[in-house]
Amino acid sequence: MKDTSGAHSEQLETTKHLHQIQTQVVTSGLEQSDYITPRIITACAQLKQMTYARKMFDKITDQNVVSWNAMFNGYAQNEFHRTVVVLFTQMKKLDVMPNCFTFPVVLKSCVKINALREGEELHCLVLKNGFRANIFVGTALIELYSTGKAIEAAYKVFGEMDERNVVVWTLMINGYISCGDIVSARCLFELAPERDVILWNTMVSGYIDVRNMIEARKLFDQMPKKDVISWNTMLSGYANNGDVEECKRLFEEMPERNVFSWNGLIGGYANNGLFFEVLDAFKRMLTEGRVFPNDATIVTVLSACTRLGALDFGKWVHVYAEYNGYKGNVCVGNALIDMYAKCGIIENAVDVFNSMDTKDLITWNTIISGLAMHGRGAGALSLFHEMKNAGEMPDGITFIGILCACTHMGLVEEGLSYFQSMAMNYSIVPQIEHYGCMVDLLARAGRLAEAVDFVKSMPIEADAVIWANLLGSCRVYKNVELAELALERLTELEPKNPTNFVMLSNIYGDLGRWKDVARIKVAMRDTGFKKLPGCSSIEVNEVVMLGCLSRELDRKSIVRAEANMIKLLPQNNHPLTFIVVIFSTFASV
DNA sequence: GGCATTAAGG
Repeated sequence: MKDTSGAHSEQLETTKHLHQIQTQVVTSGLEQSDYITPRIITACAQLKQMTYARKMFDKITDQNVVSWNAMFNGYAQNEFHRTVVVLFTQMKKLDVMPNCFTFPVVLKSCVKINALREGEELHCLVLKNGFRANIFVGTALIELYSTGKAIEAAYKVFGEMDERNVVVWTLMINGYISCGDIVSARCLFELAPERDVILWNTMVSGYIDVRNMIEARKLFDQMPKKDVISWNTMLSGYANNGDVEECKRLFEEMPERNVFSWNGLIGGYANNGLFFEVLDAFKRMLTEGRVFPNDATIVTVLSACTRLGALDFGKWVHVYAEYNGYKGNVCVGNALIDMYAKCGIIENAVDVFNSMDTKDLITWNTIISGLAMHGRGAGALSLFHEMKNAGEMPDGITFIGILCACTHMGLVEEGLSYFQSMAMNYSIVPQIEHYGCMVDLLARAGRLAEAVDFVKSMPIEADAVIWANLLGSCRVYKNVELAELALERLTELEPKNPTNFVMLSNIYGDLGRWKDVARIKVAMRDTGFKKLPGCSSIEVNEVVMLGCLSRELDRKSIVRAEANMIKLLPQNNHPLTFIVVIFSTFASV
């Protein structure tokens, strides 16, 4: 908070200075100066004052190419890439000749907005105006074609270049990597006349992308010189390929660590479900105090809190984040909304949502599904309309939240109509998840026969999740015939999952059909797989507890829960620390 | 000018 407002007043100060300079420029008659104007535009851009820059620019009667370039650069710096491309069209209309600085920046903006066609037009202009030999222009063209999946065109530009430096080689190799063609990438890598550390890192990262950790490691070990990015690339490579041990080892081994190293380790734990370790590593980071967390760290830690139900820790991170100026960060805000919603404090989630100045699609999706999950369907639906008024286009995930809201409120007809509007009004093709929501909507409202009809009419084959949910509703509404049908499908789809048998067995049990219960137990034994007790954790009085969703309590779970609690709160002497909460079978469903 | 981390769903 402090930092943000500090930066804000600083900016006001600078803007004031800019106005003073501007006044002087006007009074001294230098307004039309080819030398001064581009410099002022650049200054505005750095202050994120592009509207002001535009005003200045529009006042000039005869803009030269340098001023145009300053405008392109300014818009590009402030991420207004679409504007760059549009502005370039205007420049062409005015017959101003682009120079060698114009093409790279405009081409880069084309890359950013995926405007391959506009980029191709620029390529024609490059050839017409004789900038083909310029290495910066060539570089930008290679980038354009390799990100636009036109790798042959990129290679053509590469092949026709008079001189190629290591940057050009890197981009070309990276182009092959992003097309998934690691073999061609490697061939070029071997042919490159010069290999610096960035090129090596690119190649290592390419192997990691295709999950070839062996080859990545071989190259990593061969590198003549490693920088912190080389270590971080390898480290997060292991983390994302499930090898947490190796990731940890590299982390301890590396000569120098920055925030990416910590985020790699923390993210590695998070991706592999080791959420307690996420919190541990974060604490260690703060204790060591050499490297400060950034927004990515905060987001990952918050999502670990979410998964653990560690509300108090999450609250602490919230305070930490605000105190350190992450308040304006959209990702942090989104992670906070999700954390509060999933940890049961929907009011706090709503507060965070309302306090956010900038919201994105994920912000809306998170709060909508948060409200829906809390049974506040009406709130979810009204935010959906607010979202559209704010100009945010819903996507498939928005509709999952919406359909979930309808399900919780029993609004079957509304749900059906939202489902239809997806494709009709938003051109979103429903995915299996959406069909799943619809089956749920009907089934939970007790309209089981319609739910089954819906499954039969779906253009996609129903998956195990759909049948399992249907089976769940069959228990609620005591519909044995449909339950048997659902189990039949489920055993085809996932014959090894004992949970499904347990569900049907429970249904028989509810109806007192003990012979059938016994039959199912035998069938289940025949699969050879035993159902593990489901576990979840919840934080009570600053203690994260592990709850078992099963009446059977296995010793391993208790030991694991205790170990995790000690790790999480080593200084905690609270008597509740060692209590394991056992929910009865369906207490939390 | 080229290489690394983050948030949402049945």
